[in-house]
Amino acid sequence: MGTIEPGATADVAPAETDERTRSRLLRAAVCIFDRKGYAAASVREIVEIAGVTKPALYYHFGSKERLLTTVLDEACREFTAAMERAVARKGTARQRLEALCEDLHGLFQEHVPVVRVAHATFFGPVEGAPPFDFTLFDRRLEAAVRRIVEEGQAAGEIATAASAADVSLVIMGVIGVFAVRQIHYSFEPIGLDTMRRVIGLIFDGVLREQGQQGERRQ
Amino acid sequence: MGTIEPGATADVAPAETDERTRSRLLRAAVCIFDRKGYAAASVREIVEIAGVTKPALYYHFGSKERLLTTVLDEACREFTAAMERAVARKGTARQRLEALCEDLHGLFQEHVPVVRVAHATFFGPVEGAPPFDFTLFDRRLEAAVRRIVEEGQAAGEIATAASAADVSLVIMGVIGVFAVRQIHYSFEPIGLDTMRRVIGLIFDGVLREQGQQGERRQ
DNA sequence: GTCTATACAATGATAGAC
DNA sequence: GTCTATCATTGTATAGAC
Repeated sequence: MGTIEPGATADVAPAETDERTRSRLLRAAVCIFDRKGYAAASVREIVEIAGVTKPALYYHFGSKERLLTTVLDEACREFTAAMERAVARKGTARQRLEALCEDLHGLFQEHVPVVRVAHATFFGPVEGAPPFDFTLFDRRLEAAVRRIVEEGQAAGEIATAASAADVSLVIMGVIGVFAVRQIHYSFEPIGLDTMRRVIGLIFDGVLREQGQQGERRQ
Repeated sequence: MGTIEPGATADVAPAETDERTRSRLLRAAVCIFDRKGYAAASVREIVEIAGVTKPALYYHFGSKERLLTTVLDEACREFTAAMERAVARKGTARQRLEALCEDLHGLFQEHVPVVRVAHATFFGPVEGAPPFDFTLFDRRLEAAVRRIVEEGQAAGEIATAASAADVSLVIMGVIGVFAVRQIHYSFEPIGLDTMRRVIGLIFDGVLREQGQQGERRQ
């Protein structure tokens, strides 16, 4: 405003506008990718929703592909962090698994559109969409589950007869079903109480031999 | 060839060519939809792979959308038929569920590209791709599983303490995990032996109270 | 950093001959 | 039923002013 020398304005405005533009673009991208899909989403519509212009998008992300990978990268980062917090918890294996499932449930609930875009990309075509290693997230989740199961076995809470890998597979399946029910339009989401009940169902079959459990017979 | 009257050739060739063209188009469509996705797939490439021309596609299917829905419809029909055969089987609930899972596993194995297209459509965007009721397949599968579970409960093979719906949810989860591992590039498919072991894992927690089972203690 | 204006390829679909 | 030729539209991405 009051600066005399042209070009020397060390204003904070540029950088501030920069971040606003960037985040506006990211939010708009998630919205359009979710509704139209990556391939059918046009940069025209994205910048329109974001309230910016095309060159702004290419300045910040370079391409439509990098716009998607940035969205997925940030989501993956956040989910991984939450997963690590969950696995660091104390308690019985059952309590920890329940907490992990509840955390994921809550996280998905907060970011339904992003999770939908992630699923669409995961199940989408190989060509056309940029490569993104989703198995990273999947492997991390399975590793977290398996670790809790193994520690539960070591603590004598879970039968060692069943391999931790098999148990983890069942848990992963339940998590998957609940996630799908949460994000897909055609289903009404399943409540947390049902989730806990189902986990209990699995556990009753994974517990150590009934005779050793003590509390069991009623 | 030797016909005198022009246009009066009641040859069988046209109809025969018709069906060949149609099925060639369907196979090419699955191939391209699988690799590029519905939105990014171009009718140009599809007809090129099929060895026909664009107007032939529009003559048989009317639009790109109907080409996809036809593919999915036929797949859904075949899968549903196999599901009904599986649920009609005799034996214990465990045997029937194992058989159902094995049948699905085999069916998916035979039609990996179609199953991938189905998943991509299911998890894909609402707009852009033609509407297709996949919950139909999902609901049928869940109904089949639940029915077997309920009959298992009635026969005294499965504990009535757990709701059939909850048990079905766990089975659906396992089926889902195995299906994903089968069709997705990033995973190596899980073998049938593992599948049986995992089902056994679930069952050991769903069986009636151990004391009543007789065979149980070793 | 953000704009206007534009380059240029590829798309789904059709008209009309045969 | 299947073809050749073509249309109008939309796509991503960029050059250059400010």
